Order: sequence, then structure tokens, then C-alpha cells
Amino acid sequence: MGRSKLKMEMIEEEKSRILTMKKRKKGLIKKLHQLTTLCDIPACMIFHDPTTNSTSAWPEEDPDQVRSLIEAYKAKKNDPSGGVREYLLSNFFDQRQGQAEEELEKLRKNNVEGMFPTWDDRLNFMDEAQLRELAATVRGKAENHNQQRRKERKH
Amino acid sequence: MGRSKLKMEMIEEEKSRILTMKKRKKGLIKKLHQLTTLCDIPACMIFHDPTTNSTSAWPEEDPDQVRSLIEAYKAKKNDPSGGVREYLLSNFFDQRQGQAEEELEKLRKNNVEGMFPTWDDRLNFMDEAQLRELAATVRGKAENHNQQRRKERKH
DNA sequence: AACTATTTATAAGA
DNA sequence: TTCTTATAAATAGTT
Repeated sequence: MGRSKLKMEMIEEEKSRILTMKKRKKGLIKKLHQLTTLCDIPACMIFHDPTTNSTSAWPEEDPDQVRSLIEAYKAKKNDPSGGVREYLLSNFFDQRQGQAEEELEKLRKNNVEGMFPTWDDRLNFMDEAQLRELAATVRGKAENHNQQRRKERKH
Repeated sequence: MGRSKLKMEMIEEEKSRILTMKKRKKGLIKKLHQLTTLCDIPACMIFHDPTTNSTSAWPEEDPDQVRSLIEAYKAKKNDPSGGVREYLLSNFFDQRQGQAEEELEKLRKNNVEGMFPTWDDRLNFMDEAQLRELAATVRGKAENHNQQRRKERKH
């Protein structure tokens, strides 16, 4: 709609892409509110804004509703095909007897100022090039680790 | 919109309420898809349908994205953002290797409390097997990402 | 941040 | 229920 019809593909020009994002985000939130009001059903929406690197949910004024919808969705979901892969990331740090995960959880809670990002958020929203770079970095570290072990055994 | 204007309150007549729900639900999903496509941002929507007593999420064809958004949203609640975090988020993976190391070193030294984890710390705590698995996971995500882009271009 | 020409969504009717 | 259509609403490009 508007002065001309848009092709349904990513808007290349950054300025108009961000402007469109702001306009449509606003429209979507309005329509979500109308749906919940007119039809009396619980609904929420989550999205990640790359311009601010933040993930927010609607209705903002009712995070409890967001939480219960998330729980209802997770509870009912059973996805046997993708199950293992799906939980790989969230359980990754549990593999070390849960120590790292616990540590991280503790740090998150103690970190009142919230100065550091979380691991999951990074992995979830990096683009392909960034992911490949990270994978390479991690592989490099694995190799290093291995070499050091070999050296240690000689001593 | 439509033949007449509706009051913004619950539609009393059950038949039209449910009909309206179906129409608007469809419209909302379409608009959500447009937002994610046009603006290249991850977004999802969850809602509970009282007529079927079921809770569903969109995009239905990509439960992984729904999960990502849920986790990012939850992580954010535990970890409200501050200025330094924003800086790290936007710059961390863009740094060249040496620069990144320097940045981290600086941050470590400036971190008086010495209680904040860094990405490198996290990597250092893992053993080789874990590192390799992480690298594989990340590569998988990169491939997924790539495939999704290809699919999106077809629409 | 407003405007407005158009496109798009949809309420009621068939 | 599905299709149609008059009308309300959203919004793309512009100022």
C-alpha cells in the first residue's frame, strides 16, 4: 500500500528499510492490540531490532501475559525431529556437569548493571558471515587446546 | 475498516467474534511475514485460540526462530542493557582478531569487580570436545541461515 | 514529523 | 462457509 507497491523482498536501501520497520512495527502492534481486544484472546509478539540490538515483546505493559503464552506454547510443543538440535544450544553449558551454566546464571543475576551480552542472544542473531567466523575461531581454539595438551604430556 | 467501523471493544456476538478472529489472525500473520521479509528482522507471534484451546506460534514453518526469539527475550529480562553492553554487541565480532583481544584485555583491566565473564573466558573453560561441538553447531546455524535466505529470495 | 495518493485489510452482505 | 464489495485503515514515497 502507499504511493507504490513494494516487492516482497528485503528493502536494500537502509534508510527506507529502517523507516518502514518503524512504521510497520507500530502498525503491527496496533493490530495485535485490536485482535486481543475485539476477539478477547491472549496474544503476544516478540521481535529483535537490529538497530538497537534489543529483543522486545508486546504487550509491553503485560509481561505476565507474554510469559504465560510462552509457557503455553512450549508446554504444548513436541518436536521430535528437531528436538536434539533445538536443545543443543540451550543445554550446551550443562555438558560440563552444569557448572558453567550455573556460573553464568549466577553472574547474570549478580550483574546488576547488565554490562555484558548473553551467549544465546549472540548466536541467535549473528549473520552467516559472523557465524562462520566464530566457528573458525572456535575451531582454532580447539586445535590450540589440543596442542597444549600434547606439550603438557611431554613434561 | 470494512463496511462499517467497529467499536474497539470485545465483539459480543460469538459468531462474528470468531469470524473476525480468523480474518484478523490471517491478516496479522501476513503482516508479520512482510515485516520480517521487508526489514530483515526476526519476529514471531504467539496466540491462544480459545475455540480450539490451543496455543500456536508464527512463523509456524520455523519453530527455531520462535525459540531464538523467546530465549533472547528471556535473556534480556535477566540482563538489562547498558551502554557498555551496546558497545560490545555492535563491535565485538567486527573486530579483527588482535583488536578484539586488546579490547577484551582493556575491559578485563577496567573491570574493577573482576566478576564479569567474557566470551574468551567462556571459550577457555571448555574442553576440546566441547569446542568442536560448538564449532559444529555454529556452522550448522550458518548453513541454516544461508538456506533460509535462499528460500526467502524465492518469495 | 506530516501529508496524501494508493494499496491493503476487512465488516457486512450475498 | 466462501466470495464479494463498500469502506476503513495502513503505508510508500514525498515534503
